[in-house]
Amino acid sequence: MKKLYLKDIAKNLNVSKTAVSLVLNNKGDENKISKETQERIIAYAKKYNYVPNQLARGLSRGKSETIGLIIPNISDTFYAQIAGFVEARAMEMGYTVVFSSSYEKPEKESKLIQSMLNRQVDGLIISSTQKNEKDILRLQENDFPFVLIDRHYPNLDTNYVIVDNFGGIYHATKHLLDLGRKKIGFVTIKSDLDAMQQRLLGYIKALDDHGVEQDGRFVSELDQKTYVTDMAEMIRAITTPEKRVDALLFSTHYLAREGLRALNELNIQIPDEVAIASFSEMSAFDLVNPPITAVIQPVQKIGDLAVDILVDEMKGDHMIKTKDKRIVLDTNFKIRKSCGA
Amino acid sequence: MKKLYLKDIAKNLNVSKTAVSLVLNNKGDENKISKETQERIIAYAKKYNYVPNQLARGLSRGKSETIGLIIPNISDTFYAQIAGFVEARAMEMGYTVVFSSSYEKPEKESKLIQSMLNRQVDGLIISSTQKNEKDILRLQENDFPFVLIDRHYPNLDTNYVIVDNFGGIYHATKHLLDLGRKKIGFVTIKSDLDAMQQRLLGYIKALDDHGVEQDGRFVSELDQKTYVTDMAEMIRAITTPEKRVDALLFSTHYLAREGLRALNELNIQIPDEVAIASFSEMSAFDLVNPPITAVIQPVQKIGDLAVDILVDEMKGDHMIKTKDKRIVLDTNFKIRKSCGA
DNA sequence: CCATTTAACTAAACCGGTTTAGTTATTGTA
DNA sequence: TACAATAACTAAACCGGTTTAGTTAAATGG
Repeated sequence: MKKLYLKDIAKNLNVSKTAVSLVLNNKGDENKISKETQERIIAYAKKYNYVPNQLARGLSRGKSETIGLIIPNISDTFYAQIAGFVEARAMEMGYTVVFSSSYEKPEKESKLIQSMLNRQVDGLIISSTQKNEKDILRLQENDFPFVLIDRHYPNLDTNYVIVDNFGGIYHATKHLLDLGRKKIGFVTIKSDLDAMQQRLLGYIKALDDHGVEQDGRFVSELDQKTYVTDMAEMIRAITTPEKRVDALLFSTHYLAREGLRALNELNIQIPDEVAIASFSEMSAFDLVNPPITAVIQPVQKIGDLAVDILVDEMKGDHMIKTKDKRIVLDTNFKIRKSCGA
Repeated sequence: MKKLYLKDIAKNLNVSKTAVSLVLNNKGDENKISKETQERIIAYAKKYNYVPNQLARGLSRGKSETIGLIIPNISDTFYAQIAGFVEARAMEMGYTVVFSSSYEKPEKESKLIQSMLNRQVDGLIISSTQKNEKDILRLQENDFPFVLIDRHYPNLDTNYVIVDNFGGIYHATKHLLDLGRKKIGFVTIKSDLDAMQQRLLGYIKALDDHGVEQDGRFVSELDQKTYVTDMAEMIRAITTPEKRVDALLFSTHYLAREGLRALNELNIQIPDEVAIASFSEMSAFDLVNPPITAVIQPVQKIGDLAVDILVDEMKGDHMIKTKDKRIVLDTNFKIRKSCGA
């Protein structure tokens, strides 16, 4: 079964490649190809199941109908979910998705962007390490369509779809305060990511607004690489009788997971001794012991909107560029047993 | 900043496109391009950061350096993990990965295969719905490189990388029996997947080998679409005083998750009243209440091997095809509290 | 009835690379 | 000294589509 090419159809129907190409691209009418010829071509193509070579088409059209997705880590449930929605939406719109994980390494991210551009993707969706301003700027200077998700560059004017990190954590903190917790610790990852900064700020603002003084606050920043092992020690340190916290907020889901593990190992009762809550969740947070209260991110919306904005951008005349789209989505708050509500 | 093309380099250095192409593809020596010219070309390309258009290169070479990954669902942690390893390994080998989810629909899978072929992927890694024999056969007839993962077609001679489903569940069942459980229920999904059949068979064989009679067995097959809601009722039914099971084996991780949820809601003590274990796990199985004993699949090995075999296949001369590679990987067994060990 | 349109089509250039089949000048050999 | 071999290149075809700029014959218009 050998492959059927445009020229084969042309030859077999005694018409030109041009005619076949035009008709199969729905440009038959505007190019005055007779109804009859159009039908012959379409029938033949359907009968022998003709499908164009996308590389050839991409090369001559200057576009590949492909979008690139660069995320920190596809194995992380949060990004895996986003990837799922991005792919589904992209497919609806006729695009294929190529993806790669940057593993939080700016140089890797930089290489991936370059490599995807070589592959002629028509647009990019990036959840950046946020240490790659120059690549992002370059994309922008070249009017290359892209959308940042989950993480954005606060001082750059780009399209983005992020969540209200500040508001989400503010809500969670307030909730703990309202339940009477006075000494709330905040466990986060050492990171320059704006999202992480915002979460920290939201926590602080909530404490300030409720008049919680300096000694009611404990911020622990763990190292990305060693947090799993460091967690237990850190928790032990802030649960000593002197500076005992009565609640812990985790800035992200995997920290909450390890925190829970450590608390359980230390036999600290949740929520009686220490209440906990997490920003972002994992699929089993409702089944762990105890179920964890969490700020929930609208993953589907992030994925769908990113694609919608990008497609818009890719279709749009680059010269008459519509203004950047910046979207900050609200989070949800799911109350479970771990906060003692 | 306009893009630099091969012909620009040629023009600026007063050499032919041919020379530039050959040199940049490391074919300078064998084509007797002088050392000096080679150096000039390489220096220029590096200086102005030349990168070839992959569509053009792909079109003329007849290959795209891209591999397609088709899985049931990228949002599922098992497949997300595999995707991560596949992508990482593929990148090491110089390949880009495009992926799509089939959501267990054979027609969707069929379309995806076709669409990826149009995009000129050089090879495919497929976790099939296993209801698509004709597409798989077609790939095979055309000597198109592909590897099946996680699910294979038992009656087709293809490359595959799967796990020992039978052995894994046999081990788990035996473990429960050895702990003194006599009435072990098996909860699975209504499915023709060979993997699922093997798990059922492994369970039955283990019971047979240990002389457990008919009334010590309960197999419940839930519907893929409604298992979440059906789970509670089913569990209630098999925990009635008359046919009370003292252990439950779940054929896959999401069933175990829902099963645990249902058991907890019904206030059935695990493992005292009913011990449970799962085939395949999720990242929080060690944190749920109680932690779940599980058969663990070697996700990294699956991903790595699939890529290795595929790359081999893609490089290999199709005419001198090496024999199919069929790999059945051993599972691990992680004992936690839920089985009462 | 001749000049213009228009309908219906096509040849050839093009996209940006790779590759085949030469070409030219120099060196080696009989 | 003539002829083959070799070194160092290049022109042009090719990959499989899309698109521009025509061409031809019939229909319309003044």
